[in-house]
Amino acid sequence: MFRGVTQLSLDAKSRLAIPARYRGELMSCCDGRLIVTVDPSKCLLVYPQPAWEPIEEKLNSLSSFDPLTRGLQRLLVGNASDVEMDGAGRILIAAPLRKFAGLSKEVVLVGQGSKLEIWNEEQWNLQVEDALDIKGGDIPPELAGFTL
Amino acid sequence: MFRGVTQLSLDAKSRLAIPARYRGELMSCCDGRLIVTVDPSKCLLVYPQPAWEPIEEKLNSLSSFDPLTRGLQRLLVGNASDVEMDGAGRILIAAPLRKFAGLSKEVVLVGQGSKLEIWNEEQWNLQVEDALDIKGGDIPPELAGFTL
DNA sequence: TGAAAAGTGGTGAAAAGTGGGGAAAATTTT
DNA sequence: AAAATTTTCCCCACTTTTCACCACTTTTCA
Repeated sequence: MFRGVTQLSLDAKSRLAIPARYRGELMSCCDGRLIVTVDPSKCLLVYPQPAWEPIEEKLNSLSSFDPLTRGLQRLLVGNASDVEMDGAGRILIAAPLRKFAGLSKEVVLVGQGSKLEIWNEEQWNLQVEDALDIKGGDIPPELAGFTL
Repeated sequence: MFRGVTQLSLDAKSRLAIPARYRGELMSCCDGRLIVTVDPSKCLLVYPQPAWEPIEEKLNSLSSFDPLTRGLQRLLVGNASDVEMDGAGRILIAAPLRKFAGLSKEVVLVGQGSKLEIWNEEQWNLQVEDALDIKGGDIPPELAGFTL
């Protein structure tokens, strides 16, 4: 399970060094083969390949006639890119993905359980601020009895 | 169960010495492995690892499409950091967490049952004042029949 | 008052981050 | 079609940071 934020930088060749604490798990679960795709929140998602497959299958099994669903299929499957870690534990971020998430040099890598997220630094800070802004009336039912 | 307020200080390397009275329990329940994450109230939460796991699982099982839920997942899981007590019973507070909670040298550690909270000293004092400021109309139904 | 435990700070080795160079492949031009 | 130029990608080496361990000071309790 991946957790925690890491501040890192894309180098001149658009390579991203995966933090060392994740490498062992990524090598053992899928030999360093990852899928990078986009998220509607304008960040990138990084899945170990085995974790991605069922998601893609699920997406493809949904109705092609609902516009929202169709949009999601195009967004997620359409932008998915296969990458592999190099000897130094880095992955290459393709230009279209970099552009989509507005990534410049400084980026933030966020562990989210079975996947990782890559954020433009300012976007991530905004995201955190928004999450802190919880108003009483907005709490969804599934969170009602939730205790930290 | 953790109780009580302790005033302590982060050293130059951002290490926090866990009070000796908690160490025994922390070593026996999880061999000193803890999870530190953020709380929406701008303090940090410290869980023994076994106590954290079900919370993370619950969070990850919720819908990825509700924005508030997604924000909480990102906030809590995204900021969670695995730490281990060193030989002297200290844990390292990662820079992003320190920044989030506005921790400088002097901090307050608060026992809260199964978890601990780490506060910036002034924030904690404000929190205490706020808690004293109870107005009759604000009492939620679940507290209605509550007796100290 | 002494001994033991807790608090505090420092140091060095190992690992992680970062950048560059060179070979192979692909593409384009003559 | 061949050759040359460009681009991609793999590997190596250097620099920086991290963290585990050690030592000293202070406090507490018998």
